[in-house]
Amino acid sequence: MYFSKLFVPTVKEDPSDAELISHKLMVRSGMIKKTAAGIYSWLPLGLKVLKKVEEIVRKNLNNFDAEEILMPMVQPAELWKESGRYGEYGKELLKFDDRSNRGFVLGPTHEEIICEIFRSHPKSYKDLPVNLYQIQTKFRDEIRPRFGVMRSREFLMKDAYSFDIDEKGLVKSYGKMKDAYISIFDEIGLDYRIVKADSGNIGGDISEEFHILADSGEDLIAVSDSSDYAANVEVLSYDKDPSELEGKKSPDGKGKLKIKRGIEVGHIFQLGQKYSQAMNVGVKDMDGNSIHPFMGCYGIGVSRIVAAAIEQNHDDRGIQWPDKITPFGVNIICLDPESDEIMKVCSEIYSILQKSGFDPLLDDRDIRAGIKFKEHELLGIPYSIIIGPNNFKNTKLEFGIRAQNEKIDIKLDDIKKYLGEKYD
RNA sequence: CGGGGCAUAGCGCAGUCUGGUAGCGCACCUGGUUUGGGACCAGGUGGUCGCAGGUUCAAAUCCUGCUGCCCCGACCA
Repeated sequence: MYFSKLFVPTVKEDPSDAELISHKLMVRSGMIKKTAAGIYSWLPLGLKVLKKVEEIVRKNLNNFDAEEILMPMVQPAELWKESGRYGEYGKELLKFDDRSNRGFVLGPTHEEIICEIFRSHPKSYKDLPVNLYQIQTKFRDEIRPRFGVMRSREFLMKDAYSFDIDEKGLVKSYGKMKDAYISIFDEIGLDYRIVKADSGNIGGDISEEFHILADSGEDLIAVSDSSDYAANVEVLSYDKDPSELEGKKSPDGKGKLKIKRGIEVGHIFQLGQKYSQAMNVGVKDMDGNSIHPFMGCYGIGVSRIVAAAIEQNHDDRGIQWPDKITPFGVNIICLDPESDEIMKVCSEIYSILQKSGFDPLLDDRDIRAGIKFKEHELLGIPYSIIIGPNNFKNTKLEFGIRAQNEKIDIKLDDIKKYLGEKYD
C-alpha cells in the first residue's frame, strides 16, 4: 500500500479522554475512533491488525478440528428465559423489543443459541465430539467501560463450544482447545501465562485463563518463580490481601509465588451439563438412552488482544508491533518522492517485497522527512527501509529496526535476504 | 448505582470567579523561503461556547433542569 492513498488520521497530542498507553497510541496512530462510551469504530490500520489476529485465531482453531459458524447477535429473550439467565445475567445484558413487542437481547455470549442449534438436529454419540466456533461482535453493557478497546461494551470475540458424550470426552476436547490456544498465543508472539481461574458467572467446574502480562493489567495473578504454575489471585486469596501471597510457597510445591499483572485475553471452561440440561439438549448414548452432552466453552478477546499487544510492546515514541500482527511488514520511507529515479528504486523494492509476501508500505507522501520518521515510529511498523538522496548516491540504503530504534546501512541487494531472515 | 471532574473550531486548551460583540497552539487552505527527525514568514478558512429554560439592557460567564464524556469505587467472558 502507498501511504498517500491510506486513511490514517494520526494525531500529535494525546486524546484527553484516554488513560492507558495503548488507548492513547491507538487513537494517535489513527487505528480507532470512539463512537460512544465503550463503542469504537476501527479505521483501516486498526482493522488490519484486528484481521491479522483474527486470522491467526481462525487458522489454529481449524487446525485443531473446530468448525467455524456465525450466530446471530440479536437473540430471542425466550431462549434466555429458558436457560434461566434472562434474570440472572444482570444489567450487562442489553434487552429490547422489536416492532411487535417480542423481547430480544444483544448477545453477550452464545450458549443459549448454540444449544438451540444443536438440539434441533438429533445426534448420537457417533457424531460427537463437535466443536463449533465463531468470531463475532459481542455486546455487554458494562457498568463502566474504560481503557479504549481494552474494556469496551462492543468488542470482537471468538467463542467456541464443544459437545461430548461424557466427562472423559469433555476433558479431551478441553485439552485440545487448550493446545489450540497455546499455539495461537505462541504465534501472536506475546508474553503470556495460563492461570487457574474462577469460573465466574458462566458456571461450570474447571476453567483456566490466558493472560498477557502487562503492568497495566486489571487482574492480579500469582506465578511461581520456578515452575509454570500460575493462578488468578481471586482463586487463591479469598478475602486476604493479595500482597500476602508474595513470597509464599507455590501450591504446586515448586518455588515461591510472585504477583504479576495480567490482561485476560482468553478463558476456557469445562461447563459440564449445566446448559445442555437447562436447554434440554439430548444425545443418544450407546444404549439408546438420551443424555445431556458435556459442554465446554472457550473465549478469546480478539479486539482486546490488539490493545494488550500495545501495552506489552511500546516505547515513548509509539507502538512496536510483533511481526505477526503488524499492520505492515516493512515501511519503505522515500525521502524524495519528487525525484523520479529515487521513486523508481522505491517502487521496485516495493514490488519485490510485495511479491515475497512482506506486506510493504511505501511512504510516498510529499512531506518533510521528520514527519515520516515520527509517524513511522508512532505506527510501530517493525522494519523500515529508508531511501533518500544521501544514501541513494552510494547505492546504499538504511535498514531500521523499530524495536531497537537502530538503523544500519545495507546494500540494496541484501534487503530481501535480511528481511527473509527476520521473518523466518 | 455512589463519589469526583469535564463539555468553548477537526484535536489540545485559555476565557467563567468579577456578565459587555469569542481567543491561543496544532491541524487545514494561499503565497514565499526551506527540505535526513513533527520547519519558518505572511495571509486565510472554520464556533447557534453540549441541549433546554430562566435572570438581565446584555449570558461562554449567573440560576434551574437535562444529556454526553472521563476518573475512583462496587461489578465484570
